[in-house]
Amino acid sequence: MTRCNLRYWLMKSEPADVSIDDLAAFPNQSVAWYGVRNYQARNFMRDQMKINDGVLFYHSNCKTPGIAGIARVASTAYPDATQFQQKNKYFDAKATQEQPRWFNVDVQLVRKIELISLAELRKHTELSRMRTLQPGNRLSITPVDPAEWEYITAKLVRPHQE
DNA sequence: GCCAACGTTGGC
DNA sequence: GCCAACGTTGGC
Repeated sequence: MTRCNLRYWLMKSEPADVSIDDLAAFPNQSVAWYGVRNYQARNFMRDQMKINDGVLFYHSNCKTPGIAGIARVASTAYPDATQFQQKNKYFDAKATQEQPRWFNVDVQLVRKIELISLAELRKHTELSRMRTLQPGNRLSITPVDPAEWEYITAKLVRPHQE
């Protein structure tokens, strides 16, 4: 059965926090994308993400930022557990079990790739409209056009070499 | 570590 | 509901 309504996303993670290798350490499991505390990014997860949506796993705030792997959405959104944990840095006193404020999906690594650096992405005019490449953009989750996804996966992705 | 850009907060 | 102050993001 073919589903044609899948979407594509770019999701940023600081490798010092959760890196591609952390994700790869759970080859057949999914990891909760907890800790998003931005309403736009939350809404993308809560309202639009579906299982099997494509994900570009992006390393941010590090020496060489860029796309480090391909992943997939592995669950629909559910309340982010960390908002209820008082000692967690993502604790939110205004969130309740009855009215959670923050949601997350689960993400599963599909494959690690040779890093496609931000500098490399900027060289391709086909990608010049990517949301994450726009000046001033800080959103940790952004939609990716199907054409952009196709271009990146067909032309830029290389298998990871050890 | 700097700093520009942006989102959120809270006083009024 | 305005907007200044503040905190965060993230490339460099």
